[in-house]
Amino acid sequence: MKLVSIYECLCDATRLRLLNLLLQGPLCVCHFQAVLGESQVKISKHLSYLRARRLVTSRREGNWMIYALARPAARSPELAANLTCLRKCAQASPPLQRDLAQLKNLSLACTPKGSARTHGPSGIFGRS
Amino acid sequence: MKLVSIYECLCDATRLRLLNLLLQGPLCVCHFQAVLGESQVKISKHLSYLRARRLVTSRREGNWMIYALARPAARSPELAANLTCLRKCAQASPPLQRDLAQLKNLSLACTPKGSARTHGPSGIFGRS
DNA sequence: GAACTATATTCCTTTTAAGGTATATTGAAG
DNA sequence: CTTCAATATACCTTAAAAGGAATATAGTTC
Repeated sequence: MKLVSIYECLCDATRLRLLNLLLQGPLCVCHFQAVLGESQVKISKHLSYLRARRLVTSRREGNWMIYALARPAARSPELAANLTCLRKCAQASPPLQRDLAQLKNLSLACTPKGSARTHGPSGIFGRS
Repeated sequence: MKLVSIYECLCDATRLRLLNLLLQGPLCVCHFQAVLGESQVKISKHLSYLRARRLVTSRREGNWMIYALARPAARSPELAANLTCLRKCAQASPPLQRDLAQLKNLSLACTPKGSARTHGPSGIFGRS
C-alpha cells in the first residue's frame, strides 16, 4: 500500500476516531455508533473505506459485524509505523481520549435502544 | 494544530514529495520544480498550503523563495512525531528516494533554463 | 416463512480539493 | 524607469469526497 493512501485513511476526523477506538481492540458497529454519535451510514461507509484499504478486517457474529485492526503481521512497515505514531498522538488528543472514556462506559455487549441486554456479540473486549 | 490537519497535509502525493525533500534542508522553489517536474502553479500552491498550516516557513532571498520545515521548536509533538515517522517511511519509498537522488544531482544553486550559473540563492544546502 | 435487528449499499446532492490559465507581485538588472 | 526572472494569487473548471434518504442484505427469532 502506498504511503499516501495511508495518510488518506487518516485524514478524516471520523476515520481517526474509528481507528483510535480500534487501537483498543475489536469492536462491533453498534459500539462505534454509541461512542461517536454519528449516523449508521456514515460509520458504515468509513469502516468500508478502511476495510477496502486493508487497515481493518471484519467478521460477522450473528447480526453484528466485528471490526478489528489488521493483524500486526498483515501490516506494512509504513502502516505499522503510522499506527504507532497515531497511538502516541491520540494520547495527547482530548477528543480522542474522550472517545476512549466513552467506550469504557459502554456495556460490554450491544444493548441497542436502551433495552435490557438479552444477547450480543461475545468476546469483543479483552483481546487487543 | 489538530491531528487531522496534519494528516490532511500529508495525504497528497505532491505535498509528500515536497516535505520529503524539505526533510533534507531548506530549498528554493526552483529546486522543487526541477525535481518534481510539476508546474510552477501546482508547486507554489502546495507550498502555500503547507505554509498556511505552519508546516513550512519561507523567506525571500533575492528573486528566490526559500522554503524550510518549521523549526523543531515550532513543531507540536504531533507534528514532530509524524515528521519522524515520515522520514522513516520515506526511506522505504522508491519514488521518494528517487526524488532525493534527483536533488543531489542538481547544481547547488538555481540555474534555470540550463543557462550557465551566474547567481542564485546562497547557502541553501548544508544547513538542515 | 414473517417480522425484526444490525449492517451494507445504492443513488443522489452538496462540499471540498485539485489543477489549469491568466495575471499580479516583488525584487534584480540594466 | 523599463524589462526580466521567480514566485504568488485570482478565477475558473473539473474531479473527488462526504453525507443523507431510501433500500437491500443477512442473520435471528418466533
